[in-house]
Amino acid sequence: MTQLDAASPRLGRRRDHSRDPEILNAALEVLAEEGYDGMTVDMVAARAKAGKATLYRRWPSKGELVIDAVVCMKRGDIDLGNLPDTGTLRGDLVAMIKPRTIEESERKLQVMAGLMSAVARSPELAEAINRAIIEPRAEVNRILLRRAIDRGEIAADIDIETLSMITPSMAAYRTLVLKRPVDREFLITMIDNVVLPAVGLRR
Amino acid sequence: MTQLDAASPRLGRRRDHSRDPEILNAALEVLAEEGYDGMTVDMVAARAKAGKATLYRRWPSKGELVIDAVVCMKRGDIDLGNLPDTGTLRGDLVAMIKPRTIEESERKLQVMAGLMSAVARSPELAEAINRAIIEPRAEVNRILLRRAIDRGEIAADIDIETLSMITPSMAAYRTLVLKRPVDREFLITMIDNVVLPAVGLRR
DNA sequence: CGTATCCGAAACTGTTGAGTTCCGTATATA
DNA sequence: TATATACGGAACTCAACAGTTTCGGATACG
Repeated sequence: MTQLDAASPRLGRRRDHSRDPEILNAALEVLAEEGYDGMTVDMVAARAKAGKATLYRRWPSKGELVIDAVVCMKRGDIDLGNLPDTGTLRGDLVAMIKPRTIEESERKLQVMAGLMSAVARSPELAEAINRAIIEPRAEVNRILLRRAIDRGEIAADIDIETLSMITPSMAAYRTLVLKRPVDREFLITMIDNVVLPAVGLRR
Repeated sequence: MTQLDAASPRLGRRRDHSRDPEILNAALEVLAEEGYDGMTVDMVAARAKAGKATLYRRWPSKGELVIDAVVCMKRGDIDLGNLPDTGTLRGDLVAMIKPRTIEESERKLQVMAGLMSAVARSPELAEAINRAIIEPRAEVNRILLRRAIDRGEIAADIDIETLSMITPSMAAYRTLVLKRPVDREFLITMIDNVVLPAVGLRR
């Protein structure tokens, strides 16, 4: 981006944003560990090995930095265009449980825990969290449930909207409130003891 | 309590704690509105029409005050010894939905949202929250499910532990994350579209 | 009525952290 | 090599807040 910016050649090198990822990632780490109010800009700068002034050259305030960090967290988690297709609902749901996904998901929930109290004061932040953390997980379940309906595996009148939120909410509750790990065993239990029975499979 | 404290008559009137409820209640209100870090001791004092010094005469720190407020929040919500007994699981679950209960429950969740980020730094607080907010709700459901098993309404091998947490987690998620109201309609949907199907009733 | 005690209010202290400024250095361009 | 720019780092300002102290007034008790 640096040398391609022909629009203003006079300014020598323009701000290149090349260190944004490190900084935003450092912000997420501190957020997960300390929460929004426990996080200081100095902590983020130190962890990213950047000067505090550098952060303020890019973001006007701590709040904007945090929102940007949450927004940029989306990627790396789930590829919506390449979901498993095993032929059964259970197969699809279980196939979504990968160590990589679990790890990423737990990290997101930790960040969310840290942001919880700040959310009340910033609708913008609430929106960013919903878009980056909540919605993607529910969307996957919606798609898998819809496919199961299409192939006639489950009844067409089940409540997709509600059922697609069971796993995300139970996982959030488990991390935020119960402080217990969202591991493979937990997720399998949710699938076999709640979701599948609720759509009429098994039992 | 004042005049009954015969153990130390020499001290004139002892500290009587008569204003504790107002103060603790003010603390809960501010917590729900501002969160732990947004709450200042001055705010609590002002709302309780008390002097800040009075608060510090009773509690050694802001943290202790908050923990005490959460611990004393228990009462008023649910009477565990007097649960509805309608003869069916659905009847019992629906009978638990009372405006008073909903209101109290939503308030508790607001307080919890405000405490979320502070919880990470204080295991004592986490324990208090679990005892005062989380556990009571799950306990009710456990009892109702166990009774349904005893009367043969549902299978004996259902996962009580998991199923009793569905409504509390979905409610928490809805308040904390989705910022939508936990009303009667929502709770009925949870019962009819998730819990009952999952235990093998209906569908 | 005098005295002891607790109260609310307000002034005060010390610390922490957001946001700013400054400076010496590294780097890219020419 | 000379110049311009952004960088990391550190020192700074300023406001907010936890916790303390002080004081004048209310209230109970003898």
